[in-house]
Amino acid sequence: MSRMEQGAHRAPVTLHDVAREAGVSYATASRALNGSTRRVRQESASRVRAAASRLGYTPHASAQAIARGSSNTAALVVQDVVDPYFSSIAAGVIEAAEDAGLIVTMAVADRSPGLELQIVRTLRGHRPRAILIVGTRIEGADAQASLVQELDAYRTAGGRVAIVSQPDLPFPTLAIDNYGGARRLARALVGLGYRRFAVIHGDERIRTSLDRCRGFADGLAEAGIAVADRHAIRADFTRAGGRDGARELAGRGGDVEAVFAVNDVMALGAMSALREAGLRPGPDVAVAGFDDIDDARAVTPALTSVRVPLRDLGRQALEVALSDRPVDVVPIAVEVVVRDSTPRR
Amino acid sequence: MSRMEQGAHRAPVTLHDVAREAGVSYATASRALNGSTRRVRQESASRVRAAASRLGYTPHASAQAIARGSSNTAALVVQDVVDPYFSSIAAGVIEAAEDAGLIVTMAVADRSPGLELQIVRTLRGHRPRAILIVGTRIEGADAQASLVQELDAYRTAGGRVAIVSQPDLPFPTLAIDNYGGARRLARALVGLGYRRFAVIHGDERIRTSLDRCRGFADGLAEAGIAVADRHAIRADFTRAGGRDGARELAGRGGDVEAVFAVNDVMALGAMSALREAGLRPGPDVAVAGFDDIDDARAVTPALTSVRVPLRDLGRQALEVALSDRPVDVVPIAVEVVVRDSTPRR
DNA sequence: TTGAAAGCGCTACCAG
DNA sequence: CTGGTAGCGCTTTCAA
Repeated sequence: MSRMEQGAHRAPVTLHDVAREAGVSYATASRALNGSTRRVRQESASRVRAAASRLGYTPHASAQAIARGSSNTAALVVQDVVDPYFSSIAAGVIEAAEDAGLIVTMAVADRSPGLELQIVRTLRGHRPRAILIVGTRIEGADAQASLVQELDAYRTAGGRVAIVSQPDLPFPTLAIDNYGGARRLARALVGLGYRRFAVIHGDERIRTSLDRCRGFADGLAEAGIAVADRHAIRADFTRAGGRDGARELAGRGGDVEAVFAVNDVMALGAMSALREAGLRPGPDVAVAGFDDIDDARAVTPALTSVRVPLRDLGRQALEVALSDRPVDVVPIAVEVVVRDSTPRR
Repeated sequence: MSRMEQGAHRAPVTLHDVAREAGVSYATASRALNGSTRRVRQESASRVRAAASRLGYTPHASAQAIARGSSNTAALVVQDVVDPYFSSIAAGVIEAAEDAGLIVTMAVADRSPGLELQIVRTLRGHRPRAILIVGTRIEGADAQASLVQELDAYRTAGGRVAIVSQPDLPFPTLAIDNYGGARRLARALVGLGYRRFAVIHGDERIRTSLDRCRGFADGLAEAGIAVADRHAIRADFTRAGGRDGARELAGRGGDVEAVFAVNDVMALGAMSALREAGLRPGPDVAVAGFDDIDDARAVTPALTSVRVPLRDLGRQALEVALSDRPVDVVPIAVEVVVRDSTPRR
């Protein structure tokens, strides 16, 4: 057989075929294969199973969904699959889904609220057991309002929703302690002897970025330290953004001792830029990030960061959504992790 | 309304409701909303659409799938979502799916052939338009054979299949030129003046790893160079693996001028380990990888690699699967990209 | 324990 | 152009 043959050949085998092959009724076949607990004789059951495997039968998930009134999928919306922040969370969601016997449908909103809305609409059509939304920005209220409306309609029809890290939506939310983590990070850095800081942050409409900035600033303020305006740089929320931000920083001069990038990928980008500029990350300029993605530990010098249990967060998101217990906000604790990129000074 | 309310409330709105609300028949409503091209009067159509949006109606994808006999999903199996190799390909698949009006269901096989088989079985149940499998290892023939059988049954029932980078399965395959790329990389490095090499590779049952090793070895052989046994190190196919491999290498001593890691994440890990050992990647020991993930460009020194158009590969995989044109193997060309991690010597 | 049959929400064919 | 209606593949009463 050639690998090229792509046309439809035989008609797909249905439960009907299996029943006939096994010599039992349609209903019995159904019960034996997928029905609730043993209400069918051992022997019939095994005959049916044998027939099914002989024929290569796979239950038609859509048919089951429609007959049962509920599907076995969970829907996940992320902003970017390649970014380890999102993909780590996705990994957790997929893991949990597998445990729950669900398969996940995944869509990428590309940080566009408009696209996100459209995606949710499409996803809704599949009547997933739950819709999980990870990290949208806070944005022009229109798309936001429509999104809420859409999700609300979904939930009214029995759907479950959970949101990760977007604290202002009226749905169960897993809220990462962005503010507190950044604040404690600031304290830790001050404790290590740093006094002159720069911050590389994202668009201020990105709530996550904003919260981390504020937390950091407040943490410094406790020690009477402030970040000079020219040392607060706005950049893309990506690795390239971090690199550009640090380049700009290097260009502006001023004796910065430590730079805080509001997430790890930006921090990693910043480290690269510093090196390009002839500065050793760590010894010459300290660098800290946020999220504690896998790479943070793997890079040299290892990156000081704030650990967010991303994978577990993904798991929890699904569990929370599926849970019958009423849930409002699930606070996600974070933890400062000091590594070599911020040596004692 | 509290964000906590998760119980089912109203019955989901169906096409029936929309029809009634719009004062037209069921059939007309169907045509107006999803049917083929304008066979319905303008006015009725807009009335129906208005009713639909007023009621918050979303067509039930499963019902549509079952009635039409074909779903609007594509299934994707990867080995690991967090690894940028896979997530970049996934990004391409999702992009293409969006263009084709499909949503993608994604599962993670965790580099386990057994799990992969089970996943394909489950996925099959959703009757996706296509099943895409990315990068399984060549392994004990049993799981492999079952997988082929499963996919074959799927295809017999009209499903489409495409495989990325696993050249021995009887399905349309996107074959990355692992051998050729590595071979040309070797030549390039020799051209830059390197003579003493080490290789960090993965399990030899991973075909990709094997092909890259062979290509590299053959490329060196052209210049009469060989890699000493103690300079060929086997490690995990991950960043941590690369780091461990390089540590071991550093421990073994011997004056290695350049190390080739069979993929970029391993190479990045190796760079870290070298730095830990007090060696500067680039000036002291050259490092090269394979894949050209985003990080390869972003890191410092930028990593010499072999560019694989991952995202585009993902796009193509879906297109190939969906195509009616018979396809056998689609060769994916790769390109050596020399950067600062392998300076002229 | 089993079979018959009534749906599930939607599409598509067949008459009007 | 529109309305009726027969399925699509499966689950789940209801009787037997």
